[in-house]
Amino acid sequence: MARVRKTVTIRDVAEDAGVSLQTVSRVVNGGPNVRPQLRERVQAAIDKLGYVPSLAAQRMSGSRSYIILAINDRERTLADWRERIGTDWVDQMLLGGILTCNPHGYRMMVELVDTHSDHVERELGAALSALQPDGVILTPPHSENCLITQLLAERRIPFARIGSDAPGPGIALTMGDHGAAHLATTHLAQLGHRRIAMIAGPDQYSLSGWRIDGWRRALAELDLPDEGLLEVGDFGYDSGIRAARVLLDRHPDLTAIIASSDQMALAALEVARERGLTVPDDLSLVSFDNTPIVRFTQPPLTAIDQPIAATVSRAVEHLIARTPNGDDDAVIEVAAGLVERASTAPPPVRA
Amino acid sequence: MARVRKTVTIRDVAEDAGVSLQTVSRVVNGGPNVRPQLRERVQAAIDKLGYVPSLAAQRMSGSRSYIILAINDRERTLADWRERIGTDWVDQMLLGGILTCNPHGYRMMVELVDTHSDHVERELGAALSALQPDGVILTPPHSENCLITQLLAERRIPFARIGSDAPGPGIALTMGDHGAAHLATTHLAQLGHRRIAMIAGPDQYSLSGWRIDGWRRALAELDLPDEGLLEVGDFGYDSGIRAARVLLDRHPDLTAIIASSDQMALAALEVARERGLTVPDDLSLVSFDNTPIVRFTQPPLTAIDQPIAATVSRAVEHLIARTPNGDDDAVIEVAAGLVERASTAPPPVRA
DNA sequence: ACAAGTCTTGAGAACGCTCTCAACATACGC
DNA sequence: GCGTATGTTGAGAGCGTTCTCAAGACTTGT
Repeated sequence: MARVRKTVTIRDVAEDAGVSLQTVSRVVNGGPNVRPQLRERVQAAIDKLGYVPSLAAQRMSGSRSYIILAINDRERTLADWRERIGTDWVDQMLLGGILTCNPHGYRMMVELVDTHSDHVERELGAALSALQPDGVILTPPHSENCLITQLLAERRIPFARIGSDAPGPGIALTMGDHGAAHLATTHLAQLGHRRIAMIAGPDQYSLSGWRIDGWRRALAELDLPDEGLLEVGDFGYDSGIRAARVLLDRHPDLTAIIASSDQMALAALEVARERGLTVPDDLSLVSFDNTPIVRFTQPPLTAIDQPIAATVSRAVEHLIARTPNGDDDAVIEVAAGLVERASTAPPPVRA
Repeated sequence: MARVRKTVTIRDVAEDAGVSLQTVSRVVNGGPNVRPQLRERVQAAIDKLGYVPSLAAQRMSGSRSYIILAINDRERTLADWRERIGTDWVDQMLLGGILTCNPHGYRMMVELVDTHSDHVERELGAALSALQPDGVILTPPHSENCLITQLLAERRIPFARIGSDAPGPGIALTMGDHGAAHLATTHLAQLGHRRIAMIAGPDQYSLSGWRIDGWRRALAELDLPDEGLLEVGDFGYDSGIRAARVLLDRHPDLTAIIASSDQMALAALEVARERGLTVPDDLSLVSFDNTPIVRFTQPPLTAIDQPIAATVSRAVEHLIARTPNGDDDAVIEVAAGLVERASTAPPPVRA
């Protein structure tokens, strides 16, 4: 019969080391003003007994909760998940978050919240009350939802908005959408493409606009046309199919498409296939996101790598380091890179 | 200037409703023996003030922590994540878990733990002490790690082992690996295949053995040979390349391969390509896992769908419903299904 | 109508930790 | 050598909840 181990509390450590609770607490939290010799003795007791403070108790005593809460859009996440397309955002947030949180003794939790519901406040409020996180990370489209940012500001919970560049309350982090679109466009132009179309994301997302701007500016700099080369989708596969068809119908001389999401890029790939166009010989394709699925298509897609994990990591660092009242409304940009694969090549030579 | 909202505590509710804390607590937890009229009044106060109990405080007062902890293998998870292959296990666990936890007021947290390290106990012990979860879900290869199961048993924390059928302490849940392999083999045989090879997973995973058994039994039932048709990989891409090459070298008349992971199946697909074999015309392919990446390959792969989310969901249900001392060492099987896509077809007609 | 039960409510302790504040020890300046 | 700053330690309250237990209100059976 296995011995039942009782939970080790700070009291046990204090007794073992022959000091007060307070001293142990100071050692655990790296507090100042403890004689090295004593600190050592207490540390030895901690190690010996395998003491780890209870998060709940720490939270209770008015200090931090050591929890960072990441908010994702429930609707989109569940849709992607049910269709088994992969929930890359959640993935990247969770892992990027965990890897940055854990070394600091923090934990990352994921919460799915409906954006469009009229009871966002209640839903999020309940999570905040229950968990009392030390920081919250918002992802699009929540990042620019005033109801949410106000709620967080009211409750004085530090938060980070990913995919927003508004200097409002909370830290803003963008993933260099403008530069990324510019980069993708330039990459295609350097290969020799003249007609470079874009399938953009929906208006509600600020980053959709930034990407359009980047694409348009790159074209302007190169004296290339953009007329009729823009179609708007909703990031989903079906919208990509429609957009790609419209673009190819309208511009038979089109040789390159930038899609604002992997799913829309896969759709464009499918449209190319149905029209007998070979990628990349007849049509070059660049996608945004670089989720796992674009590595294994035929051909593998050149993609803008959305540095979600790195961005979340930065966000976590800021939230953890944040002083209680330091309303540092920073705007941080994490640059996205281009991963070249086999879907981009020089355009075909016209007869 | 936004009004700063103070946290609403059970005391505020009690005051507002003109009752004691205890009564509010009873209402919140659906306790018995509260006059309907009073219950209603308290509930009204709760709704009015938007009261939600603090998880930390609930935990402190000796009751549940409302946290379910899911343990994943750090090494494998991070490898898949860094290579951007996708961390499907984590994904599925998290979402399957969240969807089942949240309606019950529970939260799901993910912890990455190194299996091979000799300080598993310390690492996991720290997480358990800090979080004090009400239940733990173990995934392979942790599910059969005695150090871990013992630690959990000692601490009297209910846990579920996914991918283990040992009746030991804790609930065991399998995903019908035997039946799934049998199903895949039968599917191929029905298409007309006679030489059906298998690329298995490593020995350390029980499920590798179960899959081999299922495959072998199906072959035996159909009077088909299995000799020299088994190769062992480590679930990774490279091992799949090697195994597929060996199999095709050894058996030029091979027409079908079952791979014990999506990555190994993708590798087999690549080997087929490098040898000029068309899938599925020359070679049929069935993979295990059905992660997002096999939906978008050329051709999309027929796959055994690992019902990870459903299994985690079952596990969570059991852990939540579990009576404090009810050592129900159940063994539950969640069946896997076959998703037919374009990588399986009748074998080529031999000249 | 009375004893014995059941239902309903509340008071107070307890959970494990950190906070504030006070006490004592040591160092420093003149 | 004395007063004052600074360093070091501990005592006690408090965080928000649920637990145990007791008290009062209401049934029920005889």
